Amino acid sequence: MYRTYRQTLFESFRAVLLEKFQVEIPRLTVEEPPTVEMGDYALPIAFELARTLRKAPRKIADELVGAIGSVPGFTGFEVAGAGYINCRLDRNMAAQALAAQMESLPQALEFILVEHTSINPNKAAHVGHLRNSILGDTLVRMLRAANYQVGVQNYIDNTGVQVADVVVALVHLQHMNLAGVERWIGELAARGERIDYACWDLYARVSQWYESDPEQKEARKQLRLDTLHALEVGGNETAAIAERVSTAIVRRHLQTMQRLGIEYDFLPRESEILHLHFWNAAFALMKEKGVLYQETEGKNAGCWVMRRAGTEGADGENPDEEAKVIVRSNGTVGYVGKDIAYHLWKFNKLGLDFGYHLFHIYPDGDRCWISSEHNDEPASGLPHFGHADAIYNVIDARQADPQNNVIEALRGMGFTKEADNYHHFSYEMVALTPRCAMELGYVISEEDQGRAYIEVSGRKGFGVKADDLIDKLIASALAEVNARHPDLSEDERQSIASKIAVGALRYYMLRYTRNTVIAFDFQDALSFEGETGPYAQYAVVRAANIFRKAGTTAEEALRQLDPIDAAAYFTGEDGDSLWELWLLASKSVHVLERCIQSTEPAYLAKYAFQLAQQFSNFYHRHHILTESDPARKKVLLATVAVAQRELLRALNWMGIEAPDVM
RNA sequence: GGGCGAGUAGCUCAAUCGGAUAGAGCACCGGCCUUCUAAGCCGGGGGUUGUGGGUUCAAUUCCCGCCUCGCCCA
Repeated sequence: MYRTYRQTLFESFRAVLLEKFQVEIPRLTVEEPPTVEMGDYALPIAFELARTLRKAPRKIADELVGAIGSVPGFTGFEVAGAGYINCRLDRNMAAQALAAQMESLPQALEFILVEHTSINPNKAAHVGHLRNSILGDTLVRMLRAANYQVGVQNYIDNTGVQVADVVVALVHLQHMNLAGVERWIGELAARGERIDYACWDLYARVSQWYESDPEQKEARKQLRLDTLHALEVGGNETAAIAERVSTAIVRRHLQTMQRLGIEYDFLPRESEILHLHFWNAAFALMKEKGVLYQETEGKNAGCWVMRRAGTEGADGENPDEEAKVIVRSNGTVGYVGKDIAYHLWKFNKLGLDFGYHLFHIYPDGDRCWISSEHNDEPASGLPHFGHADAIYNVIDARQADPQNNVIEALRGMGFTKEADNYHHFSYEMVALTPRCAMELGYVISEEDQGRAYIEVSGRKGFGVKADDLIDKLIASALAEVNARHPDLSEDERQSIASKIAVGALRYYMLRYTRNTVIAFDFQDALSFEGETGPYAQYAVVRAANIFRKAGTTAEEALRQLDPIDAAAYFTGEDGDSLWELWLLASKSVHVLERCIQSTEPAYLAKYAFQLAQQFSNFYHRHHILTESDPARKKVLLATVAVAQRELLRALNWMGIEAPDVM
């Protein structure tokens, strides 16, 4: 309701400003008064107009308040401080409206592609990947809640150097051929071991092996390049090994993410981008549009290059030494070139499509497709993803440069709208505190011990694996659940512990704003108290307990408010505090909209916490079941219902479920 | 060398397009379990927002210089 009344304010004040001062405002700055007694919205508009109108803010505010008349839903407007206009809602009317229906956003028409996770399929997922996936999945949930059509992609770099490294380890350190790899995978499965964990160690070993013998160093690097080349070309045993191993690891990543409620619609792979010749089409298009040219002199002679964003470019005499090399002089295409082709596909500008193969069906029936050189039988209902109106790429801040290169390439080709709707959803990395690293048994140098955090490194095998962390969270939650609810069945306790673990982890990853480096520490991540997911879940459970003991439901409690004039219960000091909870509960959709506009899910996390906190305060302040005034009891029960409903919505947008008991 | 980000309470973080008394959590101190679950609530201490200037009714927020740290690029 908060958002709806905010629009009403905007319309009313826009009309008055136009009529009285002949001023057109594009938007209305809306703030919150310091306390709820002072009002529900605060407008600093008089300050903003003071200069142009050459009048004291206080005087402008007085005139506006005098002219505004009555606004539906509002009981009054007051000038406060040096010129704020404080606006009061009709509390009973707003509460009735909130009880009667959930606020929602208007239907959107755009199709949005969100890409997240995109872990190299050569090792287990770690905490850094968790931040990516949780941010991405939350964005998806928020966009869907805002009525957008959303496709979720997880890009698989299955022909890259990281996969090549694991293949080198298997073939040259473990001396396996394809049959040997098949056997090895079977043995791992039989022992119940995770292949992504096994490859985590292999990857660290081979990275060390490249460097370990100075005499062999060149030969080993060459081996690595040859392996990479074999993967890119395909149709050989080396590529078959890579395909077998990387696909098994992708399945593991899907399982890990499914534990957190994260699903994908499509897994586009680099191998198809190569084999379906996306680059050739992009190359032709880029030459045609004039963003690529072949350098004839200087250090980049013979390369196909593109002007780098923010630079002058070639001046006609000297070569543009700052230009980005897209095709090297030996004819090989760099990462950015392939990425440009891929993004032309996303916006339906390439004229080519992937083949689609059904890869996985989730328990809820949702389908996950993977790219293929050939389509499945059309009877299975083939999807189509490459027609985005807007895209969000959830990629860490270190990749800002290459992302901007792709955006500028699109812009340079005249795809201005597409470039504008290309969002690099950037976030800072997850690092480990030195204490955490030492707890894990890593040797940390004196110098590193003095740092606030240490960057994780897959190459060094340095990091916290996602499944280990989830296991640890579940174990910790389960110990607590066992102590509190020994009467429940094993399955029930396990299910509760799992929800608490997911709540704790997802909240932890969302509570930091995107450009904050998270210094990961088990103590913080395993906390279930204070500003955490379980704190918010606990508030939901307490609300549920009240309805259970009262012998009613949240829905019924909301219906029971209708015949009551609640105005009397919203007056005085007690009434203010009650109203404050209603007001906060009414802001969920406004917060959702703000999160999407600013691509910042942390606001939602903060909101859910504040709502839970205010509910907990209310819970201690009012004992509902023993309330003797029947009308007041109904108002209190409706308060619980609204707070619980909006808290559940906010948690749901973050992918956090509340257990029935905890 | 260039680009991006950061510096706020003992610690970890917030602070909407520049707005009223800079807020939370953790930690610490003191209260509250015979009540709808204490994974909770109430109260307390704790700040020259890295630093020096500038812009204005108003600066943690915008501009310039400097210091420190991180990341990316050559």
